[in-house]
Amino acid sequence: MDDIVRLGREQLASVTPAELSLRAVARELGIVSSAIYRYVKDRDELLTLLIVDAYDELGAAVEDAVAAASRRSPRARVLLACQAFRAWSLREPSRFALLFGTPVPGYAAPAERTVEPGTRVPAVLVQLLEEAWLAGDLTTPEGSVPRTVRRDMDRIREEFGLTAPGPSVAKGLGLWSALVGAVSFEVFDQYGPDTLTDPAAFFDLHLESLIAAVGF
Amino acid sequence: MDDIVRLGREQLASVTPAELSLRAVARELGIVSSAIYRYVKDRDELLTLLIVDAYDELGAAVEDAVAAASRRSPRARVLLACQAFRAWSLREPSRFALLFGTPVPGYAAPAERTVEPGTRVPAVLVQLLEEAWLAGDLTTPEGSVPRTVRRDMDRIREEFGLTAPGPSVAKGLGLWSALVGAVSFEVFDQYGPDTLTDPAAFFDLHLESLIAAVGF
DNA sequence: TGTACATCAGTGAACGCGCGTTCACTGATGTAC
DNA sequence: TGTACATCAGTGAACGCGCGTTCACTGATGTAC
Repeated sequence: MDDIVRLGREQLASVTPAELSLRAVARELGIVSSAIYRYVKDRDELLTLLIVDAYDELGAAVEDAVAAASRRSPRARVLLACQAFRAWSLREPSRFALLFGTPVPGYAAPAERTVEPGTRVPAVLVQLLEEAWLAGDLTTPEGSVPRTVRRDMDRIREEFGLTAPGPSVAKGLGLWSALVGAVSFEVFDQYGPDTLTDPAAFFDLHLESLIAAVGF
Repeated sequence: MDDIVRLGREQLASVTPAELSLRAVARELGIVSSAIYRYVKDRDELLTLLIVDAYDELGAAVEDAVAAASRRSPRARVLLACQAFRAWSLREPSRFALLFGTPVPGYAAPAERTVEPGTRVPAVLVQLLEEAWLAGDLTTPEGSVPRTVRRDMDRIREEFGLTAPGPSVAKGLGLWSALVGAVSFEVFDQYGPDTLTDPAAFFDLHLESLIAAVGF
C-alpha cells in the first residue's frame, strides 16, 4: 500500500526531512513498528519514495500551469511556470526542503529513480526557451563562453534536442538556479525580518528581471 | 573557552547542522558530557554561537575580497564578492547549510544576535551598488514597481543611507538571492550528475549575466 | 463439501544506539584574615 | 607563614526519549486436492 507514502508526506508537513521516521509512519498507520518492513526495505527507501513523489507532484503542478496557458507566449508561460513553482514550494515547505534544501545526512539518492522526475521542472523551462527561440522571441546573448561550458551546454542541447544556442541554454540553467534561490529565501525565511511586506510582488518583479536577463 | 566554538565548527565539517551534538563537542573537548553546561546554556546556544561565527567568517571573507581590490570598479568588486562567497561556501559546505539550508528543526535563531552578522554580505553588495550609482555606472531600471515593494525598498534605502533608486535596490536584493541559489546548487549537488564539468566557469558566466541584469 | 497446507499481514519483545539534560558530588585553586 | 573558607572546573550516575532494525511468532485468508 502506498498509504505509506501519503503518511510520510503528511509527516513531512510538520517535520524536517532529516527527522523523518519509519516508526512514526508505522504508528500513524496503526501498525507495529516492525511491520513497516514488509512494505519498505529501509528508511532510505521511504526517503526515495517521498522524493520521487514530491518531484512528481511539483513537476505536474508546473507542467499544468504551463499547459493551461498554451495560447500565451513562451515568455508568459515561463513566468507562470516559475510562479507555480513558488506556489507549490510555499504550500509544501518541508517537501521543498527535501528536494532543494540541505541533503539528508547519510542518504544518497539513487540516481536511476530520482534524476528523471527531478528534471521535469528544468525541462519545462528549457523547452519554453526552445519555443521562444524557434519563434524568434529570444535575443541571442553576446559575449564569449568558455569552451568547457560550451561543451556542457552542447551535451544538454543534444539530450533535449534543442536548437537554441548554447549561451541561451546556459542562461536558462542560470534562471533555474536563481529561481530556486529566490524561492528558498522565502521558504526558509532568509530575508531579514520585516524586509518584505509583499513577497509575492517582489518575487514577480525579480522574475521579470531574471527572464529579461535570459533574453525573452 | 571558545574552544567549544572551534570544536563545534570542526564537528560541522563532517556532519549536518541538525545532527550537531553537545555530547560530541564535550567528548572532543575531553570532558564529561554534563560539563559542557558550564559554558553553554543549551544546544540552541551552541547553534547560535556557530551561526554567528559562520556569518562572521563568511562576512569577513567577502569584505576582505572587496577591500583587497579597492582600486577596481564597483562592478568588478561585486564580481569578486560573489566569487569569495562561492569559494567560502564550497570550502565550508556544512556551515553554508547552517546559514542558508534547511532550518534546524526546533531552533529559532535569536534575531538580536543573528541578524546583524547575517547582513554583512548583502550589505557589501548594496554598498557597491550605491558606489556604482554615485559614479554613474548604474543604468536606471525601467518599468514600474508596485507600491508595496517601493515602500520596502525605501525602508532599506533609509537603513543603509542609500541614494540609489528603489528599483535598483530591488535588483540588488534579487542578485543576493540568485547568488545563494547558484551556490546552493553547487554545494548541494543540485545540478544533475555530469551536467557541469567546469562549475567555476559556469558560475562566472552566470554571474556576468546576473550583474548585467542589476544594471552594472 | 471438507481437509491439509502454504502464504501472508501483522505482532511483540528485544538489541544497541546516541541524545539532551539534571543532580549531587569532589577536589583543586584562589582569597581573606 | 598559616589556616578557614569560597569559588570553580569538572565528575559520574542517572532520567527518559525515540530511533532503526532483527527475530521468532501467531493467526487469518486463500489454494489444491
